[in-house]
Amino acid sequence: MFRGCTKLSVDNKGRMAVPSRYRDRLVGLSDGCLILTLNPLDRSLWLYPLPEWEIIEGKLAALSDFDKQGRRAKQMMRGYATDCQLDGQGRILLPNELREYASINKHIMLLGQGNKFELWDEKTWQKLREEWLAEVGSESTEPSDSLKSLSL
Amino acid sequence: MFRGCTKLSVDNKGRMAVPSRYRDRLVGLSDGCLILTLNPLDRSLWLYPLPEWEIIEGKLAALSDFDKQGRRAKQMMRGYATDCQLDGQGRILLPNELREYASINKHIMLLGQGNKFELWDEKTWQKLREEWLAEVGSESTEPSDSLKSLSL
DNA sequence: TATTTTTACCCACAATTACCCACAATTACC
DNA sequence: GGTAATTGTGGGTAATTGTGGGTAAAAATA
Repeated sequence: MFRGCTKLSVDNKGRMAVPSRYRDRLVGLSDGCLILTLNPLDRSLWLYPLPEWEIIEGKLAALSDFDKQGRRAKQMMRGYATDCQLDGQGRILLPNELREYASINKHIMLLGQGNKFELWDEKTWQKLREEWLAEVGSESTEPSDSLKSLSL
Repeated sequence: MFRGCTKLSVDNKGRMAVPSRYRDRLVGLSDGCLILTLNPLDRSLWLYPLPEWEIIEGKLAALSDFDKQGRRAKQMMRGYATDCQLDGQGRILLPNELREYASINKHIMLLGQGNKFELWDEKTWQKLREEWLAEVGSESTEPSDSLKSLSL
């Protein structure tokens, strides 16, 4: 399971270094072969090791084409899924299309999210974080049911 | 179960010594592997022994991605969860990101909190404590229902 | 096929991190 | 209360890691 956050930068060739603490695991899992696609729920990107992506692909294939939301999710996630290979320095090349979607230009926040990583434009992420913290802190906002019963 | 509070300092490399009375237990539990993450409810940090964190991770994984609050909680807590390894002197390195979140610079208050520790900037903690004491002391503030029935 | 653009591989630098040793303050023990 | 062990703090050094860029191969375009 992946966790932890790292500030990273994208060089002017569009490459991003994968933090070294994850590299061995990624090479072990799939010889450094990764799948990058868009996150349909937020303006960010998802980065899967190949075997994990194949599980997701299976789930997507099972969605009915007659459910509009399912069809769209399928189209987006599969459509934008790009193969990325770790290079000799442990970097991957981020395709233009995807960088634009997440408005990533130079500074990235990479978040471990269980079976995958989430890639955010740093500014966008900071803003999101502050918004969320304000919301959690305010007494006026009711936590959702699933959160109410959560003990950490 | 962890309890008790300790004043500690962070050196200029960002390291914090874990009090020696906890070390044996932490090494026994998880070979000194700890997870540090943000406390989304206060501006402080949580430090879990790995096995305890894995329980939390399970609870988080169960939250739906389609509930926005659940998704955010997941992103924040997992995203900021950082692996920390006790070094030869029994210290851990506190990542910049997290120190900033809790506005920790030099003096820390470490509180045992059952399954985890809570790390506060000392000044912030002092202030909070005084505020809370004042609030509880004042007759005007109603205790919440769960507190009303509490005998200590 | 020729030209331009994109991608992969290599090397180099600077910043960060891990490991080691040392000191001073605190605590435990006799 | 004095002495010895433990513990928290500081810092030097070497290795690792993230970043940048030059150059050659590959792909795309004309």
